[in-house]
Amino acid sequence: MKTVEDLTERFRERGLRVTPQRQAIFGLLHADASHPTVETLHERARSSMPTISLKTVYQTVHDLEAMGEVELIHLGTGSVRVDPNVEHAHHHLICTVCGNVRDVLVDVRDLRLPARDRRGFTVADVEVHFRGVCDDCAARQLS
Amino acid sequence: MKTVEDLTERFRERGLRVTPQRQAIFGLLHADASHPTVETLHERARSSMPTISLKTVYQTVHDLEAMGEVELIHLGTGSVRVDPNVEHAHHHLICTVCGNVRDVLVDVRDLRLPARDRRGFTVADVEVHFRGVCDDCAARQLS
DNA sequence: TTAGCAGACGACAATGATTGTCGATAAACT
DNA sequence: AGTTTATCGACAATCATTGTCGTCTGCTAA
Ligand SMILES: [Mn+2]
Ligand SMILES: [Mn+2]
Ligand SMILES: [Zn+2]
Ligand SMILES: [Zn+2]
Repeated sequence: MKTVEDLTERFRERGLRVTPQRQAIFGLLHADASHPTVETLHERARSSMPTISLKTVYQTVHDLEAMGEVELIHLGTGSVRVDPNVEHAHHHLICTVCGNVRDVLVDVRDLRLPARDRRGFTVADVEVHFRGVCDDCAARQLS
Repeated sequence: MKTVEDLTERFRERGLRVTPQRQAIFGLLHADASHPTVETLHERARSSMPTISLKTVYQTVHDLEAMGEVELIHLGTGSVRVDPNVEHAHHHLICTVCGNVRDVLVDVRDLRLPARDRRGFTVADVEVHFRGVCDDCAARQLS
């Protein structure tokens, strides 16, 4: 993900205003690999900016998504995850117990549908979800 | 998916009662490839049974899921889809405009993560979502 | 520098999907 | 037929997300 300065620039180019709230979110997302929910981002933002509203966080991540600077992904964990890693095509490993998400770099270029399977459709992209249980959760389940 | 008669039998074995509402749902799901939402199933059920409640449909699909007779899948379309095809491992092609879902039979047995990518995790299964636009929606977008 | 405005802010209410509650009812077993 | 007990369906509650709206504030042009 781009730096706070680069995103500030891009927002201005688009005619969007740059506010302290937005910059706080830019900073939280830069180089974050945790795939946070919007709610989680909001909690983190509040630790340095107690009055920022959840609505503002939603608005900003949607603006970032419209500009292609983040992806909002649905992994079946109940709420959307914010993924700032848009530079490298990748997939996800999801813990079905705690919801933690990790990037996997599996190359699925050859995962293309045979023509007969995609007739009637124009396929735009492929998403692979590996589901399992992380070691922490596996250990915790021995109780 | 099993027949209405087989499911009736399986429900009784489990100590679950078989009601006309449940049998109506069994009938709707048998050999249905449309991946309906619970709401859609409810609408269809109401055409022959006007008083059936949405709650009852949720309850029944959850019972079916617990018995392994259907899968409830999250495809990022806003609501859960009911998939009665549990006999054959398969994946999905999703129209991002209208939400229609189609089965694809791509064999991804060889889509295994290299050890370094799955350290710290026990991977249980893999789900592949092909996203695109169906021909109907593509045609409609020329307006 | 300042004025003016488009756009963002945050409080709050609304939505849509799903789940919980509970008295009335009906299936299954005797 | 009577008893037990799970299901039914009306209604309210919950959770994630979005809409409304009056106030406030970056940004820009004078
Ligand atoms: Mn990612
Ligand atoms: Mn399917
Ligand atoms: Zn975990
Ligand atoms: Zn479509």
